[in-house]
Amino acid sequence: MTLSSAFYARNTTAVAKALLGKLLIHDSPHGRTAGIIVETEAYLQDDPASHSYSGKSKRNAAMFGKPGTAYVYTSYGVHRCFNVVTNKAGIGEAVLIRALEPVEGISLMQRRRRTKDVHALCSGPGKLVEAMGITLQDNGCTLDGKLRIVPGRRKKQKIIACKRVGISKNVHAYLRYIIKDAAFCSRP
DNA sequence: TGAGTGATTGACT
DNA sequence: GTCAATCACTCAT
Repeated sequence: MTLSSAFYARNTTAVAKALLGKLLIHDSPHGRTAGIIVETEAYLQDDPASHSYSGKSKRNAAMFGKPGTAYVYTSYGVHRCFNVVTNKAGIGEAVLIRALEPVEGISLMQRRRRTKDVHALCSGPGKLVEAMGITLQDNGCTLDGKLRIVPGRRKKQKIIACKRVGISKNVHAYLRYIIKDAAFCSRP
């Protein structure tokens, strides 16, 4: 079962924390890959570091779409990042999925990523997109089809909020969330 | 119409 | 630790 739209329609920081421990699944023609979300970041509409800060554009239009849809964008011309759109339609907010713990389809991930190092498969936003086989075609798709998020089986998890990384604006905001002791987070 | 910038990664020193 | 790769967007001519 997938998460309801009410799950995503809350404020973005709450969704960012709630997504930790959930299972991201992608059924591709090559097989299924899945991983537990261990690291997220919240991007708010009034946040200078967010793509939606300076209004809607062709690139970030999906961010303003319905909650529970995917926002995939190209970064640095080379990599892609995967976000989950949150809050109400028309509000440009989303949660960036930064890292996963691989649980299914690991051999397929290894082929896609061209490495056998399990820790290198999904320990970063660009990496997990490639490992999961997510493409720009998935931009704007709802997360209840081939690509979906389901409740995880992880029982206990300690969540840590910390400063975001890799950005130059509003770096002091504590909008990055990780599961404590997760071995798959994107930066030490 | 053109320069500047970035929610990154991987290869190299 | 440093740096290039390379695309979509923004901002300035």
